Amino acid sequence: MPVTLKDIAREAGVSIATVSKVLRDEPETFIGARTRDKVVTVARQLGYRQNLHARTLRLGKSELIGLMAYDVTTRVALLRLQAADRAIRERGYRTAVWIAAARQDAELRALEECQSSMADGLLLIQPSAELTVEALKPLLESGIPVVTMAQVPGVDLDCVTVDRKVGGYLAIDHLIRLGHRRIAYIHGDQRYETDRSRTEGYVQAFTEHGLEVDRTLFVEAGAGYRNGYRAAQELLSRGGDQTAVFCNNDENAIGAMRAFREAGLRIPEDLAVVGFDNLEASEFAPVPLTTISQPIEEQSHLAVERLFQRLEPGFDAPEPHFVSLPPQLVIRESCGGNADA
Amino acid sequence: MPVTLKDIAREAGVSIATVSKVLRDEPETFIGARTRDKVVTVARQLGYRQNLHARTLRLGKSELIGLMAYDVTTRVALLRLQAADRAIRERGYRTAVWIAAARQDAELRALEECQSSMADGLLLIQPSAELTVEALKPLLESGIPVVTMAQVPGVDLDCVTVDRKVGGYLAIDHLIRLGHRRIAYIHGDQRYETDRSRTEGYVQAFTEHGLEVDRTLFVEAGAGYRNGYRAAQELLSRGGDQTAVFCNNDENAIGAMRAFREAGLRIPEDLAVVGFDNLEASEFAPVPLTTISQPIEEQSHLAVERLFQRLEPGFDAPEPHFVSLPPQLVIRESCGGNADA
DNA sequence: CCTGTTAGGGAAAACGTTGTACGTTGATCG
DNA sequence: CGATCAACGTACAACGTTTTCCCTAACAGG
Repeated sequence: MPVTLKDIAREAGVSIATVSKVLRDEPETFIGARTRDKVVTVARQLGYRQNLHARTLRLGKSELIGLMAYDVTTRVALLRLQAADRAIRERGYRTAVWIAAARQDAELRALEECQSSMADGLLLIQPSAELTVEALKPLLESGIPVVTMAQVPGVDLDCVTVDRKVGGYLAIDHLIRLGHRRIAYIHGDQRYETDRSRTEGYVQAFTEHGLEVDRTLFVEAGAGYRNGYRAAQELLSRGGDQTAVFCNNDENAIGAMRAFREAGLRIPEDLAVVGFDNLEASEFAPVPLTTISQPIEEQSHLAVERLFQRLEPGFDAPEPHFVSLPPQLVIRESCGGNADA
Repeated sequence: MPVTLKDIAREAGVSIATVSKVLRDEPETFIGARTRDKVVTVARQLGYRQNLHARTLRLGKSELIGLMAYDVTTRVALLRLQAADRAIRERGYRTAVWIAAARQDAELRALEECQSSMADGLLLIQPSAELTVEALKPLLESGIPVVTMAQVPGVDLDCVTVDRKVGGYLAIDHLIRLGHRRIAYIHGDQRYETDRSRTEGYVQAFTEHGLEVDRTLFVEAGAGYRNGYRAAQELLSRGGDQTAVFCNNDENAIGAMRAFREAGLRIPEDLAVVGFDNLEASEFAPVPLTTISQPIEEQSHLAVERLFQRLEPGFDAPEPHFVSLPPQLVIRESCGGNADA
């Protein structure tokens, strides 16, 4: 049903080879202006569209980059995905997006599909905790370049990430300087390096200030507003004496804010709150949120850049490289006055 | 480099055809248990992955559904995308996602790629205003089924949408019953049917109540919090006497809230606010937002279902069908007491 | 007139699958 | 003992490209 080179060739009275050459305008090949025109017009007339499968099969490369994210309802994951997608398309490649959250085994399936579709490279936007060495092994052995935006335990990949430890440190240091000593912490799934790092930053800040960490002020929360809300409720029910809360991300923080305010606490007077990510939403939170800003665009760009370096024919760097970008503290109103004031 | 049927055949000492048959376990074919085992083990050993391009080329169908959205930073678009992706994968098909926002001409490119990659169907999650008849023509002529989740002007497609007119009506009717007469309106780009419908609902409610619409209370805003904020500022600077605002979506509403509160207005005492979409964020807004809830899951499911009906070999329904799902009013706190109280 | 060159174009072989149309065996049966 | 028939495999032709290698004019130089 679809129009092929053969159809054009027949209609234009030339060979398939000629059509192919014209349509790709193959360099160093001489095709008469008359035939060239003829072919082009016929192709347009018939509504020809190149068949990518045939092309890929013949060429042995797809000019396709796989993009995988575990949960795109997490806003930062989506923003990274979008930035990466754009950067890749700007380089003339296409993208294949896998949203793993769709099903449990979706991530493994995605890896298989990645190979099956002959993707030239893979960008792990946000690997899940289930993504292990064994799962990645076949892919890596097949020699396709993989760059990740969050470390995968036990696998030594090219990695362009954000230094969440610094992020956690900045947040807690800010709170301590403001005089807080009892700082609750709504943290994420500690199986993830990205979540553990924040915790490390928390601890480091306390240690540096000669303070002791009290883990009874720690609560775990899943993604999203509601989970932050629940975690805050849990914190309240424990009756802890926290004067501040550091949240794993802005959505958690905004959710938590509601719980605290429902309990009659004023922010920042009775309780200081710090988020993480600097989403647009954080600026429009009930109380504008002091938070940690991640360089999402830069991270995505660097990751894509690295991937394309690996794609370069001559490129040969056996040892994966590791980049960790620094986040920044963004001060708004949820912690009260400026620390240095 | 990748492992092919040929490699397995050589290693297992059988023909390519046999390998293919075993691996697909082709029905009505007798292959000895011994050879079968041999083939399977060798395939596993070598880490064979089916080449989808070769398969698609041979079969003439890709078992791939295209998913296109103009701007996935709009949360509802993302949620639809995700729901559709899941539904499609549950049916054993794969998806190809195009995030058009990446570039200006991205949507047209996506349509071309859709044909080039032999997608068996296309789901327009959120077509942009630039998507015209001419752009869609080649695709439609090629005979691939297209289902849209928002009407495309001038094109008669299968469409599963949400009745935003009813949504707008519900919102405004609610406000009028609460006694509001001067209702400002932060609306979206009226080139879109989805945005115009809300306006129609607004007008209908006013008309039914025998009231007159004052369009000086209308302001346009783009997507996101910040644009809502700006629109509200504009409204304030006009010095209008509105006692309520209906917003095109929840993000706009939350952004607007901030502007109003900064201006010293209390919500809902001085100003009632209604949003649209019922995002998780709306529940955690500075003042929990009264809003219109869209049946996103249901819509996505129905759209996918329709698409697969079209894919059915025997199916023949020349006239596209049109489904419009009703949204619902969700009452929270941003408008004060219950209307019927 | 012969030779060499060059522009213009074509034939055909891959790429990795799938499916049809054929072989080959043995064993069974009339 | 020849025919029949499962049971088990194989050969080969597609699918739509790209690309290498070749052919044919035409024409210039000698």
